[in-house]
Amino acid sequence: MPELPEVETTRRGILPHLRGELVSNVIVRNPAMRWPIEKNVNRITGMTITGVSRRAKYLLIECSAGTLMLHLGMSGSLRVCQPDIPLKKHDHFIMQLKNGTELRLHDPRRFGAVIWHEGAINDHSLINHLGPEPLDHDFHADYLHRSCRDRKTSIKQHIMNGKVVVGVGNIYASEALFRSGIHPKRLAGRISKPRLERLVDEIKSVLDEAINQGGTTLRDFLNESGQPGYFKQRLAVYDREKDRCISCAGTIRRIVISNRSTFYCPTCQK
DNA sequence: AAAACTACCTGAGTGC
DNA sequence: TGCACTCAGGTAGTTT
Repeated sequence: MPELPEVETTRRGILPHLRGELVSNVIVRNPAMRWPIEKNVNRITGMTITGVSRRAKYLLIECSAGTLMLHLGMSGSLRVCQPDIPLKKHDHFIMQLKNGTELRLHDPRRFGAVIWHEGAINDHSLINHLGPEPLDHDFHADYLHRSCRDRKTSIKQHIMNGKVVVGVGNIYASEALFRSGIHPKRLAGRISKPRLERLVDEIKSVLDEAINQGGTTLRDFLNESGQPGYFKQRLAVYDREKDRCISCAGTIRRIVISNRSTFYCPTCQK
């Protein structure tokens, strides 16, 4: 479900509820996530949360002696609420705070993850191979151009590859390519530098705008208060097969690239 | 090394 | 109503 804007929206939403609070208990209702939730997540009990950060699509709940890493997978969402709100079927993990509120991880498909890590986060094997953050200064045209060199994969797969750049998922890959006028199947190694420059700019701006709109709710993404995001109204191509292109009034097409739906305008994107 | 493919899981929607 | 089938926002791990 969530790409970078949805994870960042969640981070900003939960941060004021968690920062400075003491963890009184954790409850694992169903440990069968992408990897089994280990018993060591209990170590956060009694600790004070110092911050909530994000690396790629991982949310990092930071304490002085370790970090609780959360991933929302395809269908995960977090909710901060009072304990008397009825639990949902797929509320698999709960972190209770001494102030009486609790954080609930809801994830029907269970592709998400809950991991306790002590030590530097960049040492973790799920983090240490990742490319730059798309909104950071080290993701720039020179870098993307170099990374594309001699690559025989499609540009869409390339920008969705976390070793190249993190956080660009299936929605925003299609959107950024539309904004850049680049056909999603074009080989990464066969795109001129000026066009990649444009692509870098459009990746940054589409993610930035989506964050400002609270993310995209297609089916079930909700923020920490249970509210949807509003970027869906601004999607130019994603999930708009057979609709009119907002730029040329042609017809949006759906194709499949490595088993993922891909939307583009055949007139505007070459 | 890079590219292609598999696997994990539930639920909503469609067509018969 | 029920069954069979497709599709969905991710990504580690395996195979080619």
